[in-house]
Amino acid sequence: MEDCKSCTKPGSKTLYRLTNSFPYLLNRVGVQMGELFSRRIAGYGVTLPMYRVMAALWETGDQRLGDLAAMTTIEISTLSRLVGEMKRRGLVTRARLKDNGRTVAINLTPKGRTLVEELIPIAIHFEEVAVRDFASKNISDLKTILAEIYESLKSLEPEIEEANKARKAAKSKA
Amino acid sequence: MEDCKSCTKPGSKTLYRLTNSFPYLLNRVGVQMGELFSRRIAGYGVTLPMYRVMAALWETGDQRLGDLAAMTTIEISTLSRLVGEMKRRGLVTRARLKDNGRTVAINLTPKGRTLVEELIPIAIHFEEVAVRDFASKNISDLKTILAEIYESLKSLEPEIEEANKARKAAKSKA
DNA sequence: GAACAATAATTGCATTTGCAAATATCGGTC
DNA sequence: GACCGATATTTGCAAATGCAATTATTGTTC
Repeated sequence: MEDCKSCTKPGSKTLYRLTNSFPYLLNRVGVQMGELFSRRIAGYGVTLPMYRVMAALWETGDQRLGDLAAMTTIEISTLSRLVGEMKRRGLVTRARLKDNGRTVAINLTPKGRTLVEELIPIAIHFEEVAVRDFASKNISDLKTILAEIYESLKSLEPEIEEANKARKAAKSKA
Repeated sequence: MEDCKSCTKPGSKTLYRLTNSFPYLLNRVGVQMGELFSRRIAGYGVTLPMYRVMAALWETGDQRLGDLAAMTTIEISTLSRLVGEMKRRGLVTRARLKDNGRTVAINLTPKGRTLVEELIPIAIHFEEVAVRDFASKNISDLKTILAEIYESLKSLEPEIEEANKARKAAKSKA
């Protein structure tokens, strides 16, 4: 077998193709799914972040802004402005709580609810197309796998902080 | 079984949880992977888009800007500016071709090559952590599945254009 | 009940990105 | 060899985003 000039370290055989690594692939596929879905729903006047907010509200009922930020993993300052825009479009309500004026409650309007329900068939269709070819392949539940991967990724967070701290320390010494 | 108030249409049982749909999950997992990886490599002075560019160059050698845009699916105007920044940081070279002054050739510098090779173990580690629990589960090749899903997604593109066109037409009539 | 810490949301600001328009170069045609 | 369409890249501009600072409200302590 011939060495691959680009993918080797000196003296070794082909090692690893970064663009075929699992992290790279998973990221690309996930981002691409988001972009396609985004384009598909654009005609409904909804962006992907708006869709995510509506989906969360649809499933859980009204939420405080901070909780909504946690559920959707949308940064709270971004979400604050996004909800403002969604309110302007009549998709959600936003109101300070009477018993605690610090917090703001967000809820779907009937219009928002109707809209998100219109989008369900699209999600189902995308799901169908994406995993169509695995129905026959005994991949029992790819969704479960993804959910588990999402959990696994959490164990990387402390590692990342530590690694960055270590690198910073090493650098400041140099 | 009790109805789920949030997840039903009137009169029906629990239908579908958008946040547990395959498109939603795949997107979230993929984006999260990217964010974590991005944070992990930040200490090396590299952003995720820069990493993607370096990975592509590392595997294929020098490229014209347009080809690099196609390979990485980074919009060419974004890539143009990104490469400018990477050149300033000494990671890549950028030079107009002598035989065709329209095109620009991008290449890794030794510094860029060294840097991307430093990041390989991180990618391997992330891969390890993410799929650790499936080694025992007879999921022979999750990467292949993802690559196939990426291909499946392509079939959505013409649909999307058509659906948007149809919606536009319906709206202008109304 | 005034002062101060804690919690929740918003705003300011700089960066990144995508689309569209502008620029630069090439290849062919008369 | 000047003109024109095609190709390749860059630039202008507006929108989205994250972090940090600010504002608003509540709870606690003396």
